[in-house]
Amino acid sequence: MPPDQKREIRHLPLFCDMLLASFEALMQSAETITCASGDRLIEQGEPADYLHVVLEGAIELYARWRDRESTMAVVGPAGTFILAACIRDAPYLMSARALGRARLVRVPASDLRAVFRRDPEFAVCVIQELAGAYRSVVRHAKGLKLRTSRERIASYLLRQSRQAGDLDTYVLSVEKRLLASYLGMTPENLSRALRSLEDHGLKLDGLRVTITDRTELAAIASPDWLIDGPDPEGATGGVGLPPVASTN
Amino acid sequence: MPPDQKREIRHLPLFCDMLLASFEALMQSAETITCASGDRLIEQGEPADYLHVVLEGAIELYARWRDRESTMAVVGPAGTFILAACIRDAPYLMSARALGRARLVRVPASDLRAVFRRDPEFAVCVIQELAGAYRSVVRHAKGLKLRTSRERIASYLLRQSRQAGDLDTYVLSVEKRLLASYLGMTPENLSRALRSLEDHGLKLDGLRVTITDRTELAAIASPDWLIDGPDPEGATGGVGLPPVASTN
DNA sequence: CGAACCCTTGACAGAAATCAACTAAGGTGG
DNA sequence: CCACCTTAGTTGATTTCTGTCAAGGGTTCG
Repeated sequence: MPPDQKREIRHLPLFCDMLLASFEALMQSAETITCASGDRLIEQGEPADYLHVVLEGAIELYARWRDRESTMAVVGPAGTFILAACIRDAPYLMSARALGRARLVRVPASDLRAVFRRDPEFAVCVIQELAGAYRSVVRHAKGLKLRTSRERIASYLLRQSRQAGDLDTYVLSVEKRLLASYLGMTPENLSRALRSLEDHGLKLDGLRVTITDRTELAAIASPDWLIDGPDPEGATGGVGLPPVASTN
Repeated sequence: MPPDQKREIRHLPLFCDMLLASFEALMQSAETITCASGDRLIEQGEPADYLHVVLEGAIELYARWRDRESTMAVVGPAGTFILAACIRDAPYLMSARALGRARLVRVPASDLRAVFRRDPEFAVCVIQELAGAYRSVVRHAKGLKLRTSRERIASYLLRQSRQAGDLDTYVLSVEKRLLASYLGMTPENLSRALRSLEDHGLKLDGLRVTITDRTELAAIASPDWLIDGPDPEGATGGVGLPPVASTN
């Protein structure tokens, strides 16, 4: 692996505190891969062979059952996925596919397990990462169980606005089809729900979102620290990727 | 703390591998508490002061938003809760209350954080616990997003049957009201859904469940390893407590 | 240029929440 | 021991919400 790439990985939160020797050991067997849009990286049910770390691009984590599919999260740069499966040496609970061109590192699960047993600093980083991921999913589950779909969308839009730096106008970072799946509804339903919000402080033009009345939207969404998150605690979080500010 | 109680705790999966010195340090400031049915132990939004470990009884973890409430999990003996919040030093995402008489240990979060930094064996146990808890919530979320409420109940009933040792007849370990909330529906809806399953391999008498046609029920539920779990990976799991076999 | 694919809209069917009433069981206090 | 109260559970009627099916417009990509 080229040294500049190693340096890039070394700076990620998961790897920056560990001993240099441990890091080198991990990188020994790690490999960088690039993939095109739609490429499947892992499939649910497979044994956990590799920990994946995203360097560039976005990866969708989704689950399937019978003939239904649902996206569980989108992981962006510096994010990791299926850490838990690797640690437990258990089958993946989710599948993963690239949403566009992406670049990532794969670290063999067995090495991972060996290293965090020997390097306490790394163990602490793993703990932090897992704790963050856990809280992310709990938040997601809370949103699903406590809010209606309209409330979920409204919250999502406000959350994205905040992540964009409290801008009133920004561009969604994912297609609506995926957003619908993430929020637990059909695309048709999302479409209608968005439309219904246009009388309540929202304006839409394709993927460009404009919040015209924050108060009214917030009245519907009731943004909540304990669901929407203060800030993404784990990089393996919601349908993230800081949204793009609208240049128009 | 009495020595026999310490021994009991020492045998729990989270604490059994750590150094004796670390264990003693933790127990130094730990306290055992007992509580009665309905007692609130923690409230969502509060700062994470203590890690809780259940010794006896059952604790309900639930979330609130606006005026709605939903059960997220039930933790039984040997289970822990809000580990992640303690580690992140972040506010609790869920509240907890006792479902009956319960006995548990509280370990100050600051001690916890200090100890797993010094004791690698303990760190590994924490990692295992967190990874299991993460996978539990992911399973829960998958069930919510991919299955209809009828399918969720059917799966739940089969799951409980398996946990009871593949018995055809057993008794639900929680009241239906709570079960409904856990499965993401109203009590009325649960009642109706259960009734509708009585034509499809199920017989009910109060809390006593009898599976009369496993095949037919399974056709509805499509039990799935990746949702229903091979076995409870973390004690902090679904609405657990191995169900009681029906003695009648 | 055509073939996918995303998004939207409408009409409909199905699922679930809500409102209300009623039963049954358990606990309390007289 | 019984009357009373509370609460879980059920059932019915109704409304609201959501998924499904189908069609059409727009865009991208080969």
